[in-house]
Amino acid sequence: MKTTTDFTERTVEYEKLLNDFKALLKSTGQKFTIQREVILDELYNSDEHLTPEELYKRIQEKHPTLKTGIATVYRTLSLLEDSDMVTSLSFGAQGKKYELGAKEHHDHMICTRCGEITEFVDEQIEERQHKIAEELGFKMEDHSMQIYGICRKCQEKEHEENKQ
Amino acid sequence: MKTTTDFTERTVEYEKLLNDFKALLKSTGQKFTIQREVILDELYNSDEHLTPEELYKRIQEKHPTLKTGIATVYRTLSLLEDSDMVTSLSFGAQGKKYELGAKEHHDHMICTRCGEITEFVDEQIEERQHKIAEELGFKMEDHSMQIYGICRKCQEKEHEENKQ
DNA sequence: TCTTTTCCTGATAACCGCTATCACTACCAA
DNA sequence: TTGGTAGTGATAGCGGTTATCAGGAAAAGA
Repeated sequence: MKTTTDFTERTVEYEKLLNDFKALLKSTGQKFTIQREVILDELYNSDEHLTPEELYKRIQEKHPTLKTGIATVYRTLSLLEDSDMVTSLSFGAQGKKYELGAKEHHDHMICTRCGEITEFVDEQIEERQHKIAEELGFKMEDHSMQIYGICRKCQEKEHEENKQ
Repeated sequence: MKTTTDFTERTVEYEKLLNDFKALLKSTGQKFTIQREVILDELYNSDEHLTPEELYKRIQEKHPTLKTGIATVYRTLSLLEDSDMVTSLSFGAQGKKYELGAKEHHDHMICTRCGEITEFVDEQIEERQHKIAEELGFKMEDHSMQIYGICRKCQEKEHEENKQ
């Protein structure tokens, strides 16, 4: 039985991404399936950072006939992460959040009040990291940097509450 | 019944730490217990980054009469972390590692092969982080940075294996 | 000191994010 | 079309962590 599902409008960027994914799968003898496409599609159309659970629920809502399992979501996320198509942010025992990593590398600024995540890149820091790794005799593979603080909105809210 | 346990030699630094802990507990109406002291003591005398499980086992060995429970270890670590006396490093689904945070702030370089953790501080990066937070309108509270790579030892080992 | 109150403890069940397993199914090359 | 391979959903299991609760220990009060 062929299952049909609706996908969001295709951009050139997305087509490229999809082709990369197909090429990756082919090169390792893996198969391109509807489930994998749906997961990539949903990641592409989400600006936020998603937990596997959130991603799973969205897919269930959008493509109810597909009955995609949570295991497949995890499997596909691992697959995509291994090939650097998505990146993850770790939140300790509270699990991970994923985002499409085809875009430019960046670090994260996380609001400790509302959880909002803002992305940024800083060339100076990137450079220093490479130098530090070299100095310590490491062959650098990756890095992750998070700055925690209170975002402007939450600062204002707090200020407001203190007045009362 | 009074339980007595051996503690390692007390340094002035440790006495200060202990007093801080006692003061913290008192200020919030919490109690100073032998278990809490043992946990702080063990953290102080461990150079490595410990998982709650490792910490638990060490305490069991050193103070077998106390029969400290794993739950108490977790509770005390959370308590200490909330008051910034220890800091944790997150390893995704593999849990967290803790270290006494009374010492100078630093970041971590982690070997993806053997798990070895090297600490470092870089003033340039510290400065940039503050500037970035400011630019994005955040009131910075904390940050965490990890560089991942292969340590010298593992690079050599890998090189060795490739020869054969 | 003894009493009372409050908080802490150990044991363990429950929880939660994630992974392994397995019978069944879809893909794809021949 | 068919045979082989890889992928799938359901779900059990796993490991780290947290909640629960009855009993016990610290601090405060008398």
